Amino acid sequence: MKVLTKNTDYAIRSLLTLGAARGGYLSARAISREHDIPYQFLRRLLQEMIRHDLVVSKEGASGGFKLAKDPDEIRIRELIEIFQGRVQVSECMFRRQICSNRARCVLRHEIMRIGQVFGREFDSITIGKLMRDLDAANTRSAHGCIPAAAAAGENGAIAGKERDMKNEPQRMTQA
Amino acid sequence: MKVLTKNTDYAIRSLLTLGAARGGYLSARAISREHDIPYQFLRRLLQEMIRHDLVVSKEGASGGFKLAKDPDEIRIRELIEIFQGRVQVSECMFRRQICSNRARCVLRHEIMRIGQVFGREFDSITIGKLMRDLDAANTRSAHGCIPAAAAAGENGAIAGKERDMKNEPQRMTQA
DNA sequence: ATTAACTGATACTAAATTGGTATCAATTAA
DNA sequence: TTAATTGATACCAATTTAGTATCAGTTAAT
Repeated sequence: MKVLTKNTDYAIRSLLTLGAARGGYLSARAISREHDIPYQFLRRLLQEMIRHDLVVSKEGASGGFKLAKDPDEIRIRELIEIFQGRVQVSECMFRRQICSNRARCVLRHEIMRIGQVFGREFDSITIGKLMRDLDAANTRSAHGCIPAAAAAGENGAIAGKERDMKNEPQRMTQA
Repeated sequence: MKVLTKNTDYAIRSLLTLGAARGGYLSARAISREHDIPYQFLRRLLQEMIRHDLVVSKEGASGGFKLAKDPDEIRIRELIEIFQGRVQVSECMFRRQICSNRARCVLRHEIMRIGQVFGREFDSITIGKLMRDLDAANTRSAHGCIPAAAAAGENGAIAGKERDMKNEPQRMTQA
C-alpha cells in the first residue's frame, strides 16, 4: 500500500525546492535535474499546481516557477487530493447495493474514523513544516539512509516468505 | 486515494460473514451471493487467506470455509499487507539516488511517523471488533446510507469544480 | 531580428495494478 | 453416480500510474 504516489512525491520535492529558492523563479529543467524527475512529467505536475494556485509561473527565457503562497499554507493533503483523488477508505463501501444488504454500513464507523485520522495527519503536514525539517536535517550531520523495509513502522513486513498476491520487489538498496 | 481496494474490502466482508457463522463451514458461493462478490474472484481471495492461516477449508460437498483463528486476532493491517502490500508512505523515498541528493531523507521523519500512525490504526481494527460494531448497528434501528462525499472527513472534497489530474466519477448514489 | 531557454497545452504510449473470468482436476456427502 | 464443493492456474479487461513527444507562444539576451 503506497500512500504517496510519484506524482505527489515529486510535487512535494518540487515545492520544497521552490520554497528554498525563496521567491526566485526556478525552471522546470532545474527542478527536474535536482530531483531526477522526468522533465515532461514534472512540467505537467507544475501546470496542475498552477491550476490549483500552489505555484505561479513566468514565461520566456529565465522564466520558471515559484510558490504562489506561504509554504505553511500548502498542505500535503491538498497535494494528495490533487494527484491521488479525495482521501476515501473504500469507494464501494457506500454504494447502494452494498449498503442495502445484510452487512450494510457495517464498517461505516471505523471507516469514518480512519478517514478523519488520515485527513488530519495530512492536513497537519505543510510544505513549510517540511522545509524546516529539511533545514534541521541539513544542519545536523548528514545521516545515512534507512532501508525501505523499516518504512512500515515497528516491525518489518508482516508477511513471511510465502508468495503474496501483492508481492513487491523488496529492494533493499543501501548506500 | 483509495485506502482499501476491493480485494481487501471483499476479504473483510467475507471474514465478517465467516465470523457470524460461528464455526460452521460456509461455501464461497454463499459468501459470494451474500455480498455480491464475483465468485471466482472471491475464491482466489479465500485461497490467499488460507495460505496466510486466516481461514481453513473443507473440500467436497457441503464443504466451505471457516475462520482459522479468533476474530480478535485478525487485524485489518494483515489483510492490507496481503492484498495491497506492505504499508509504506513512498516507495521511492529511500532509494539511493534520491537519498544521496540534496533533499536526501528530508521527509524521513514525517514519513516514519505517518507510517506508524497508519500501522497502528490498521492494527487496532480487528475482525472481532468489526463484528461487534456490526452487531451493535443491527440492534439499533436500521440507519440509512451516507453519501460517498462525506467519506473524507470534516469537509467534502477539497478540490473545487476545476478539472483535476486525478478526477473521480463523483457518484452520489442515494437510496 | 534571431536565437536559446523557457512555459502552455495536449496527445500519445508504456507499465503496473486492480478487478474479473474461465477451466480442469480432485474431494466428498448424499 | 452425481452435484456441490475446493485446489490450482491461466488468462483477460479496465483502470491507474508513469513517462514521452510535439508544437505553439513568450521573453531575455545578443
